[in-house]
Amino acid sequence: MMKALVNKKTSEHRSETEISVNHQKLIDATIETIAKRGLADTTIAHVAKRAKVSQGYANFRFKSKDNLLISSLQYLSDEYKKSWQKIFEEKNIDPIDRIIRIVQNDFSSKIANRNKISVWIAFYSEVKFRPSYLTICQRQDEIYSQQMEKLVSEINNISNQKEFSPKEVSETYHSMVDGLWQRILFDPKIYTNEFCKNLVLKYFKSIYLNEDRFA
Amino acid sequence: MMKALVNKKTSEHRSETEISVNHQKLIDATIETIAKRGLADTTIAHVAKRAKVSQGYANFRFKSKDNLLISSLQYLSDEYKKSWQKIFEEKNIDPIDRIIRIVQNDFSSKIANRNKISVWIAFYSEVKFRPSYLTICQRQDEIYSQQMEKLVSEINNISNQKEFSPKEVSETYHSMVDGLWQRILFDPKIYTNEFCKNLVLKYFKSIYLNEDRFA
DNA sequence: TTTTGTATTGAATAATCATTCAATTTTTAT
DNA sequence: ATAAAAATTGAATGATTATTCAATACAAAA
Repeated sequence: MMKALVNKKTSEHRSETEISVNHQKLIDATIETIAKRGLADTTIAHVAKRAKVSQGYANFRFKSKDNLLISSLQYLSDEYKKSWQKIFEEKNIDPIDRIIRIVQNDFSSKIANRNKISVWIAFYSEVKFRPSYLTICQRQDEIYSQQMEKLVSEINNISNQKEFSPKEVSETYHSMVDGLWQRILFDPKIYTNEFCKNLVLKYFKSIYLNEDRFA
Repeated sequence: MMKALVNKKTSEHRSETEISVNHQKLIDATIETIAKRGLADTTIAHVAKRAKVSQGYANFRFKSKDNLLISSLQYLSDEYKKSWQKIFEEKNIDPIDRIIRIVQNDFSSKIANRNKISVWIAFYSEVKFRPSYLTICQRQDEIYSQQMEKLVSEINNISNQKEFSPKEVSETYHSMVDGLWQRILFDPKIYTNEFCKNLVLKYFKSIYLNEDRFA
């Protein structure tokens, strides 16, 4: 039985690109399988079949099932981090527009879609993976929160808003996002990304009453 | 080998109370086991051992493992519903005090503790149990939301607040609660029940600026 | 006490699944 | 073209675990 590499190159050394083909196929297949079947029913056999490689290979390639699973969480975490980091760094953009972009990003279809939310939730909810989840995500969460507080602080100054501290606003925002991501998973008819984004913007509106861009 | 019933009665027919002893012991053991080991590593053997009955009995008593698991979710759901229903029915209490009681209830140690939050999250996050979760919880969620909107509507009238609709406030509150329950699980040092309650009250403060009780 | 029915046990069964690895195919180097 | 190295397969293994059920313990009735 044969299995040809996609995008194979014929005249050089096997490159990282090539190695990454199966690697990424397996990561993608893992995310899809977790979303479709749940973590409990995600077997190496299912993932391998979806990725169109053999079961033995999937295990060999990632050393173990757990390592494959955690690698797919790491992938999502990296992807997410890149997306918000870019926005926080846009120093030439007005802070209010920047925070609106953060919200848009958190509810963009690339980030807040059912497959990916399934994976986040699967990992943080399973006791076995919670240590890995915290290792991978906690530090980034801290940085995100820190940047968020800085941004809120700037907006507070501009808007002369003193009642609500940057920490409070950031914590409230973050917990809303987590809650709404859940809801996108359960009831996507009602909780569309647009609906969630607008609800969060409305929260900011309640803090910054005279700022029209949040309305 | 023998196993005596606790609270056994000697001079009547076996009563519901007696039957319930093992029933409830198994439910409690299930909740503790899910919280401690996670849904994936919750075996009948673990639960039975913790409940101090035999493995065979646990299975026999609840027909199947899945039925035992779902019964423990049902138990939590009923308990939660009773607690908030009571508060919504306290019509003689001022609406603002009533909503404060709802918040207090949602972050009381009886409701929002790590064991019980673990179980909620375990069920809604596992694809296999999501249908059961929705069957058990969706209808109650709707009632809760409906009552919440009614309450917010009253408060809006009292406070002459028009900017934020009852639905928006209710949705925002609900998503914050879900998000904060998660955080209680991850980082209980920072996210104490008190901290979460105050954060939510501060949100209400942002809506009802001239209402001191939310501060 | 003896009988009868019910509760409970625990060991056996059968199914599932991660992991291993010898065999095969594919790629690279000569 | 051929050999050597690397990638990939898939079947076998061993561990885990839900479920079953015959055997036992217990309670109630006679």
